[in-house]
Amino acid sequence: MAGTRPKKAITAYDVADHAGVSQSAVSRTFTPGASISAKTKAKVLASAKALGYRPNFIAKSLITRKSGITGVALGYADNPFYPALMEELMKRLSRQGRRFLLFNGDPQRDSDPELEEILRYQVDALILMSSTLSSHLAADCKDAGIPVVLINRRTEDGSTSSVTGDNFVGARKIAEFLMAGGHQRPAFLAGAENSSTNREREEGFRAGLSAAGGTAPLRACGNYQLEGARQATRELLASPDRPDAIFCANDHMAIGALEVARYEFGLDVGREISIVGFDDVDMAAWPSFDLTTYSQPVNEMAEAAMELIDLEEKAEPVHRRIPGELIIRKSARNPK
Amino acid sequence: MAGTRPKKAITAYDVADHAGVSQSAVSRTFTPGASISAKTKAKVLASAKALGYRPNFIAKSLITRKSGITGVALGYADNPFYPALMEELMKRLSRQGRRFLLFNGDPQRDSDPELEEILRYQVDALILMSSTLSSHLAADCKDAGIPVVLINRRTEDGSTSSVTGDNFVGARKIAEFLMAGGHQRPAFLAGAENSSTNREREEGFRAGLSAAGGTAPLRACGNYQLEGARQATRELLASPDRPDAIFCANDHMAIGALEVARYEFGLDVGREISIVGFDDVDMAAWPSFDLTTYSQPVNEMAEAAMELIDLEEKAEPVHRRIPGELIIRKSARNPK
DNA sequence: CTGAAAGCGCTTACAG
DNA sequence: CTGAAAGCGCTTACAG
Repeated sequence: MAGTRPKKAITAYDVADHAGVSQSAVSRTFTPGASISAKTKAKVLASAKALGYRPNFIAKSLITRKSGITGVALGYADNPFYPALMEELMKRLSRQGRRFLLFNGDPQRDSDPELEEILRYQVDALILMSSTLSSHLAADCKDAGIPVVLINRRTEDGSTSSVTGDNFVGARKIAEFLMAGGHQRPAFLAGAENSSTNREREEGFRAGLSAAGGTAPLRACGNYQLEGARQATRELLASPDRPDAIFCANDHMAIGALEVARYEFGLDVGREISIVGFDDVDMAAWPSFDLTTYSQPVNEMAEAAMELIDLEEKAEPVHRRIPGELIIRKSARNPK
Repeated sequence: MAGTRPKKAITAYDVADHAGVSQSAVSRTFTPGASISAKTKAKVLASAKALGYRPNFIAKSLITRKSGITGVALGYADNPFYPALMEELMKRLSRQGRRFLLFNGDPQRDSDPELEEILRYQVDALILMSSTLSSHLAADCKDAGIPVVLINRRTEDGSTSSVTGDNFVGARKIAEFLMAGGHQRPAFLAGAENSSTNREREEGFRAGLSAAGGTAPLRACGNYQLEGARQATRELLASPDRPDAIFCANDHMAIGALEVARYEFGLDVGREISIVGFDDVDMAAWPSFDLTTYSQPVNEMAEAAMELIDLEEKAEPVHRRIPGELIIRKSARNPK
């Protein structure tokens, strides 16, 4: 071969020779809880240090069939909810000494090809943030004993474990809050039409509206994109029956909507029009937005995801709903 | 459907048996460019499909000593510059069929322990975003033939390859712009004191100021944190000789500063006080901020990083400066 | 083009 | 507690 092969690494055998022990002893030194005397261990450690030995996890993985790697699919990184969630996940995984193999769970196309790849790395678990996987692949994971958990999304048939916020309840509470505030023409600014989260939020919103004697909401779709949300807001606000409240399927879109209302239509947000989001991302609390929203606590969601992936060989999928709460700020008119 | 499938992973031997060929033939089928007849390959592929075979990358890595994994250290995920950069990197790595092992490059403490770990996974390369590594570890990487590139940071001695924006020049241009706009009392809101990026930006700013006959800037430190930036801004604006312009070491802090000026001090940003950032993150263009800044193009920086890690066994470290440009918006008073 | 065989760097029964 | 040995699932000379 013309290419340069990395130079030979220092192996457990080199250390064993140097320390005058067997290779097994070297292995045991680096295996917590293995049966080895303090004296032997000390010798090995000294030799390892002298030689700059670093146990090869790849070789270990081959035998133990556990790579210590968790695959994580990230969808929309521009929505700050996901980087925040990712960070919480990373902290917890790090703490357990697990690694984090990130891959692009492109939500537009079928992301399976890349997911297939990931399985070849013998990941111990798969966490999907705003991505989904085909039933075929889900079955493969099950066969391989790889726990899978979806965060902020569910599959149609509920066959894969999930951690979600309380979308239906949260959206219903938002509807009640808006109706109590005397709003007449509520609108719903939708995310991706095929997303379970969007569907649940819309259903909760409609349920809350009709329970409070309201009409069906106006509707526009922003597809979870910032520009999409802006465009949808323009449509809504330019229409003859302009809404007096817009519930956006997430904070990311709500911020886009708020800016359009304020800077393009000159509306006093919170007085002339009410805008509400969902997630309570950090940015929602910034004075520029001061967004009324419903929280999805990323730390609790990450924690729950960690618990679910540890329930390794569970027979049945588990669905965890993490409760949130209505966060009242200034972007929507409050009930009197 | 087939009957009960064994939990044991199916290996190349199983496929070989099924196809009536040798295990070598199976391996060659999945090795692009390997010497194998179309007929044999077809047989193997059919058997592989029938059995649901998936080559084990871990085993492959053990032999080839290439894992196909690039380690990426992420520092401050709350600064949107980093998620944006990460996404660009991920896209490119994905396209090359490489994986992305993310780890927490905690910038506060010495992040080496976790970095040490990462090397055991035989990563092919290391990309550090706003993290640094000890000279000891850098030497280890060199010995192991693992390319390392720093993004948006340099080491003191320049011994590790890097990709950075043009910090000095950009900051100098900002100083010139501010001086041309008639500002009398400029201030610098610093990031982490020990960061090369912060230092370069401060030096460029001071150089530009004095070249234009200005005074040394007032100064406060926000440590790259949002809350730190807010606090620093409060100090600056409450001081008897309140600055009339604040250059913040990055957009993230500039946004915090802008909000404090506008919402806490009631200042008309862009008229009563000028606030300038650095990076040109997406958010800087939002109407709520409309931030004058200097761009660091994440796509070009990611591209450059990819090129540097491909220069595998280079003898000398390479330092790439990616030029940016002054982005004039409304948060600072313009020259007449 | 093809197969038998060695070996990548470890873990883990198995004996002692 | 310790070591010799088998083997994890592949790639890759080597011979045919």
